Amino acid sequence: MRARVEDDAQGRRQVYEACFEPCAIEKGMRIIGGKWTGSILWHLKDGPVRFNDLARMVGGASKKMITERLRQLETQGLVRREVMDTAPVSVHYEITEFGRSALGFLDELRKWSEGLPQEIHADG
Amino acid sequence: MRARVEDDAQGRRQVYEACFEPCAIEKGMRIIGGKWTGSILWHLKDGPVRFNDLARMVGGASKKMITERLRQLETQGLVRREVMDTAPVSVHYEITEFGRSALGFLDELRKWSEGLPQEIHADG
DNA sequence: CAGAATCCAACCGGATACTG
DNA sequence: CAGTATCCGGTTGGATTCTG
Repeated sequence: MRARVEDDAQGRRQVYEACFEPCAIEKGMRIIGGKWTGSILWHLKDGPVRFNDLARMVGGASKKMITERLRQLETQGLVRREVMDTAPVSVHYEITEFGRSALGFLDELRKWSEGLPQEIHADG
Repeated sequence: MRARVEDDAQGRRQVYEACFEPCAIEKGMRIIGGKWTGSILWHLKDGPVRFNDLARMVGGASKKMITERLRQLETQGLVRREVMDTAPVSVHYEITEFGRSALGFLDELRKWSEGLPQEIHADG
């Protein structure tokens, strides 16, 4: 993970990194860093949650967003979708073991975020 | 952090969370979860880096993006900008102590991301 | 070198309405 | 309940050009 430093044909110093293209940080962020994604996963940690409950828990995200992020998490194997055949239909979303493996750093993020001074905002 | 469950006036069950509005996870993500932000911060962990070097290290981000994210990180106090009066001018970006407090989480993310199977992609 | 400025297509995501 | 469908304005962010 150390930087690679070399000089080009014109003798100018060039600095490269061992993490080409989407570096690990960036790659990870693209998976759980998206809007609502981390939050959704986090709210599943205590057990299965129904769609509308989840929407309320996340709070602020539209149903459209919740659905899209859940579908993404599902195809990535972080979340499992289970349809109970009741009437009216009930759908449970459950975090998988794999999804659970992300809870560690999400908790780190939570702790860091909660310790933040008020004057820090997402925008500038 | 437990969910609050109550029934509304019509007797329908409502589930709320102790994390109203931008919950901690979401808030944190909006600060370091943005495109390139985490990556930039990460690449400053070993010491000050010059603008163009940083751009190369992050790799893939345009100068415009690097600049915008750096300005954001600067006003949030995660990064310090230092102009050396040399000719041509040289600008160093350095992570602050506060910025360093986020490295724990970023490192956890990195480890998680590196252990990811190939078939997991940011898109679906 | 370290940006600032401009342009603009693509995507994002909220609002709303509708469905089985 | 658990979504889907459609509309559409706002934001994003890459490409390009220019500057002290």
